[in-house]
Amino acid sequence: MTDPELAARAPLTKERVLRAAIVLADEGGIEALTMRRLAEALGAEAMSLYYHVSGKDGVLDGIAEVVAQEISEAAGQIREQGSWKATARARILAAREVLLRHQWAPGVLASRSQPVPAVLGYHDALVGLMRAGGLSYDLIHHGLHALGSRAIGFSQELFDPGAGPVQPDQLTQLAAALPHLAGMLAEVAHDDPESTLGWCDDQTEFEFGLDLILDGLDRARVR
Amino acid sequence: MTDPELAARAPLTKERVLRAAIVLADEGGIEALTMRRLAEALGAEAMSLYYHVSGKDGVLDGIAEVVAQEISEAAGQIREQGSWKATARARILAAREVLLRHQWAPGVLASRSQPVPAVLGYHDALVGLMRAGGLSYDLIHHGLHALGSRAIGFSQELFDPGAGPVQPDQLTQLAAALPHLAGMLAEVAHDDPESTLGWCDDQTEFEFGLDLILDGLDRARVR
DNA sequence: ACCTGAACACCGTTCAAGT
DNA sequence: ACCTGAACACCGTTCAAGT
Repeated sequence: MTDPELAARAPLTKERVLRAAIVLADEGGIEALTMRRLAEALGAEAMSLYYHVSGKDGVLDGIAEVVAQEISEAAGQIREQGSWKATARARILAAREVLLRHQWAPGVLASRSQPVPAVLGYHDALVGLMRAGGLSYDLIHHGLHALGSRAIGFSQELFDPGAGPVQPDQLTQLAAALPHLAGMLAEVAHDDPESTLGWCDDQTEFEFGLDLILDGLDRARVR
Repeated sequence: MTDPELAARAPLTKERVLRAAIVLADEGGIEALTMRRLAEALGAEAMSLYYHVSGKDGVLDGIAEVVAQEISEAAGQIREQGSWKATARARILAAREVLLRHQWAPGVLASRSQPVPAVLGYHDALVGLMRAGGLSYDLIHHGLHALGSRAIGFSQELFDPGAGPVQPDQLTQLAAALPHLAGMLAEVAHDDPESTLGWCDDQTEFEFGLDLILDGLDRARVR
């Protein structure tokens, strides 16, 4: 108790372990999160973690739940808008802001063998919102699947064509093998030459896809 | 040459290595694909692989390209339908059939630091199809982002509410904490009590989401 | 040209032991 | 109750060596 060596480090708790794990994943991606590095970040040995969490899967379950709670809370701050669609849109964009700070989250959530409680809670609120907006349970069910991870603000891209601005000489090379893609790129890049993000703005594209789905669901609603 | 010991195993080639890697990933998931197990499946030592591929990332790049080619070829078999939308739909569903045999593919494709050539080729054809259908390059660009991994037949789900049929007693438990989800489940499960897949049919849900996006894009087209 | 063995720096985890 | 050291079965990879 009075020994400075023992008092030097706060005792481990499950909460401290999970918070440190999230910091590691945020900063170095999910592959930076190892039991050994996590322990080191906490000033402990790897084996000490096992007293507070049930192995690495326990850590992943835990951080999934913490982030899902954060998403739920952010969405909960959104007040009712003029329509179910506007409210759902605002809630999902609020969720996305959280997710942008935890980009590893969709993969971890999808990899859990048991449903993550706070994710269910988030979707429960979404179902309630859509039901109150006049959508049938059947349509809502299809809608949740159609949204998939987009419901929490994430859309999986297969390649990043906007890794950098397209150079004219790259375009001519591209045109031979991929004429349609090159044609599209040339025009889209020309329309927005100022874009510092390259020619794709993630946020704009996310909102476009989200609106496409929400609009489609609203149109399918029986009025 | 006449020594049976030496003749016992076909020499390694990049193609054989990649084919074996795909079999491993198909059968045991992407985490079953390790350099050591891959070598073992080929009757060689782990270090021998490095002569044919540039490490594990080279294997991942390689299998990503092979599967993307398979997807491209499957889509290429589809002949023109009555509209761009019908053709795109049929091509994407053909891609999905390939993907269902290689469920690890979306994750691997998304994890590549360089674009996978055959994925670009597949998207190039899709762009051409949409352009011929009267969509502007700008709309096509948004459309590709809106589709994301759905363009090759994959939709990321955050949880699998259809892991099994919902039991009545589970529903009452659920209803307390998640009233809206429970209400939806009760109705959807009731509507289709025969479903052996639980209450969610992946294929149906995939097609619903796909049509929502394709219909939305077609509607946004200037006619 | 093609393949390998030994070795290194990592993983997650078990188990017996410390305080 | 809480933490640790040694050890085990795995990883990917480098490097020098074999044929």
